[in-house]
Amino acid sequence: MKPALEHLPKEPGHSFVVRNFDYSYYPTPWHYHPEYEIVLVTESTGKRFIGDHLSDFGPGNLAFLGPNLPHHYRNDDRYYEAGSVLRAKSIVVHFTEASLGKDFLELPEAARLRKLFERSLCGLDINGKTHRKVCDRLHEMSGLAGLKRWLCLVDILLEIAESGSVTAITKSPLVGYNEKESRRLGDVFDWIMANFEHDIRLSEAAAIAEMNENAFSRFFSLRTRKTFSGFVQELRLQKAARLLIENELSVTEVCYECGYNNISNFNRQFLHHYHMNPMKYRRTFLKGK
DNA sequence: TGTTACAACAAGCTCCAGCC
DNA sequence: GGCTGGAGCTTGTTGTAACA
Repeated sequence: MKPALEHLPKEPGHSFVVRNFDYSYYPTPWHYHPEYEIVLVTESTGKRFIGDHLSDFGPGNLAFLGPNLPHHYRNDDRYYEAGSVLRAKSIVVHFTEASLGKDFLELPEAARLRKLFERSLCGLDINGKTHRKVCDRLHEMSGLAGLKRWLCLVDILLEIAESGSVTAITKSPLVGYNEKESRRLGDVFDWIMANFEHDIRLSEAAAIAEMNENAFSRFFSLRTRKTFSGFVQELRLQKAARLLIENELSVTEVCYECGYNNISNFNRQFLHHYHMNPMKYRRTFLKGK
């Protein structure tokens, strides 16, 4: 899928951007940019698409994304309802290698940062003690200016580079291509997110993308490294797992709530994805509580 | 209520041609 | 050369029915 190219405007006197966002929901479509990005979700929940990766996010979710890695944070449906008082807040830092200074990365002392930047092409989740430290520094950074802000960025990068609590988000780098493709894919994502609980077809998605079915299938697989049906299934099974844990609905009810029309198919897919059937999944989770 | 086997069909893949 | 669409074949998904 191809995200839109997006830049945050720089502030005068700064070589990189720090923003505290506060929206009713995150408005940014599927997009990419040449800057590195550190993003901390401080309020709101939803699903995040990063490269070919799909998962839930919530407050505290912290990621470091390399340049041109396509991504999209989409809030839960309740954020889009009229009259919703929910807020979507985050702290976002955008910077380039040039923000660190000409030839900075050529220094022998910067070897770890060079390695970190290479790893960030797959996107990095930041956890453990590093997570707490980086969160604190990001909150602090918002109130800093000038060289202190710059030193804070370097400190954060060093903290991440030396951490053992950092994991790759995607298996291999995936970069954005052009704005037309990005918008096309973004439109399809939005449509899937709004409709995956119902019967949806590749042909409908192809129509939204204004493509022939074959071309769309190839395009979707190429850009997301997932088949269209595989992508929809992943969304449905993630919802099913959540319903099994959070509700007392029967497995059959969960099955229909998630867009499946057939309990046998649902069981089979669930077993394949989670390596256990829905009942066992629920029992395992409840026992662990 | 959940699981499994099987047949039908939709989706995916590959090759090729046409267009820009 | 790259992108798109058509055709045909393969593969995967789904629904039905039977059974535990």
